[in-house]
Amino acid sequence: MAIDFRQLRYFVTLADTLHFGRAAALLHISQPPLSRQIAALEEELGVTLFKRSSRQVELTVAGRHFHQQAVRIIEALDGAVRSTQATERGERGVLRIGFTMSAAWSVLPPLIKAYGDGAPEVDVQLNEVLPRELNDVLISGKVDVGIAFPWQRPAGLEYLPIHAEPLCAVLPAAHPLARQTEVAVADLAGEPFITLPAATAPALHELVIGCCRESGFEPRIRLETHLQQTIVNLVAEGLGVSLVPWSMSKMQLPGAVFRAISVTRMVEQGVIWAAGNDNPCLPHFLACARVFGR
Amino acid sequence: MAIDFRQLRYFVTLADTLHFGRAAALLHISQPPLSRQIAALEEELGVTLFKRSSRQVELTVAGRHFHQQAVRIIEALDGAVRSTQATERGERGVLRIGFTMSAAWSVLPPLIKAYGDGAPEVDVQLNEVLPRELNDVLISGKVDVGIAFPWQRPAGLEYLPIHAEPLCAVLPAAHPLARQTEVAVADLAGEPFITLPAATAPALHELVIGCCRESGFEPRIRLETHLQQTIVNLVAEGLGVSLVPWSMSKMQLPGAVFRAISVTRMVEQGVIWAAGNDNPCLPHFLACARVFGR
DNA sequence: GCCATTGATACGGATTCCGTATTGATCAAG
DNA sequence: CTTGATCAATACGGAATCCGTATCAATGGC
Repeated sequence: MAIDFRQLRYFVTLADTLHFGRAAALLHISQPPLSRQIAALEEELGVTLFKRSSRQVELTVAGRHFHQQAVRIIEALDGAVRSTQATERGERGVLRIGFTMSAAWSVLPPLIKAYGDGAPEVDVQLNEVLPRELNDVLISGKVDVGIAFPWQRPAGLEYLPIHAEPLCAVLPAAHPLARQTEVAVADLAGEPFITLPAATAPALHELVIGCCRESGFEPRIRLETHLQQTIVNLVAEGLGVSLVPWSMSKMQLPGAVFRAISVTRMVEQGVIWAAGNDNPCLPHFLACARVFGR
Repeated sequence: MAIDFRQLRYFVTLADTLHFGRAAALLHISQPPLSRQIAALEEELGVTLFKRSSRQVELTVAGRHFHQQAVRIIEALDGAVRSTQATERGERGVLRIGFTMSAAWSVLPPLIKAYGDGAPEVDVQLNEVLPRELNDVLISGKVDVGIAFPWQRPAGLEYLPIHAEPLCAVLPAAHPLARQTEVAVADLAGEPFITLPAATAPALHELVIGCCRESGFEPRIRLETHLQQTIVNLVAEGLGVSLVPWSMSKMQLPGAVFRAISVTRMVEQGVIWAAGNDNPCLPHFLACARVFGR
């Protein structure tokens, strides 16, 4: 099949004008090549597309049908070119984001909104991952970019911090310490702690434990749960205390109060991506993150 | 835009094999032209489609997208070629048939079925027309072929008879003549007649009137109606008698009986078409009609 | 460090394709 | 009936394109 896009364009123009001379002028060629290309097209198709007399040209029934098809195909090519160029510019495509729950409570929503406003044609796929899984899914390419509190960044992964917030204490409302506006971490010694498991959220776990140790005590861990929301819920039920990122205070529960603590411990959120990731959507997303970080 | 179908096919093959040498072999060309065409395609698109090292080739994200599009476009061209060829062979398309009520009661159903079985892809559009309108809609091209009892065939219209049936009498069941198996037309003299208007069905009207006149009487026309079914209905109600094509006896009404008449008057049904009609579906339909006529 | 593999480049020959000029057919006007 | 105008098809020469052979350059395995 040696049919050429040029022949399709010639054919469509001729079918629209039904005049070899005028069609050739529209195509910026002379009339003989148009005659020849149309003849070649008919030859290759094995179908007579035009009924010609030396006085007038008209489409056959098959020609009318081929006209519709040719227009469709030319438009499909045009659309394919445009969308492919848009894909390379990162204006369309798929961007898979892996995020942790702590990110979901802080930077994720505004960052996604800022990016989505600037790249409305991109299909943003959000996948929650456990903090310890993030590096793996980035390296294996299951997601393009992660938003999390980073932990043990292996070679090949890039990192850009965009947000930091202090750790704060979350206490049952009825707890005596809840009357203070700021809590000394040392005063939490002996309190039952509710924490995230080290295996799932190593960075946050270590930050909390380290914070306690530097205040001179080893926290007594009463409960472990995978979700920070659950920590706050359990605190509200009076089952213990915890140290959580300040953004968790967005949870408004009658039984739980959030208090600043005596030492500043920052929980950092940033974007993490594989250096070799060639998703064209990524640069724009990183640019958004960079802007967002200031 | 000088993109060529050849470039699309080269691209798809390369995207499938990810190896210039093997792709070139599959395409029955040598490797250099493949490299050049791919480079030209990337140049025209302004998009890098492959990430090449001298050891391995892989698609970029934009290249994967263009691959899908290219496959779609190539398939669309292939489908367009096939369907255009089928259109010229008359295997698909639209065939508009204008038929009269008398045809609908006799030849239309089996003829449409025979044609439709042999050309299942053709969209057969059935339009009822009044007998006097048929020639006009054929000449103006509103329908491709007519099925009717022909009347005053003008130049440019072709005709092929396919069916003939005798005229018969339709009488109220209680009528004295209904006791006979055959009715002498002359015996109907004086009976109130129900006929089709001459203006709408000139051929049938003239056949009925002529039949009476040759039997020596001028029929007394009591009622005129556009539909033969209505004639039979009115006869069943005892409002009069009529002469109708034998196929009308398919109407089983308790109050009406059909009887052979003493003279043979044939009602002919045939197909009529404009000599210049170039609908490729027409020849096959006419062939069906010819077979059907025997 | 050598060699095999693989994609890109150089160059010559063949093909394709375009444009100018011309032909042939048809229709309208005198 | 003849002549001229119009329009698509054909003839032909020159230019551009494209392919294939040969070669180069880069990479990775042994």
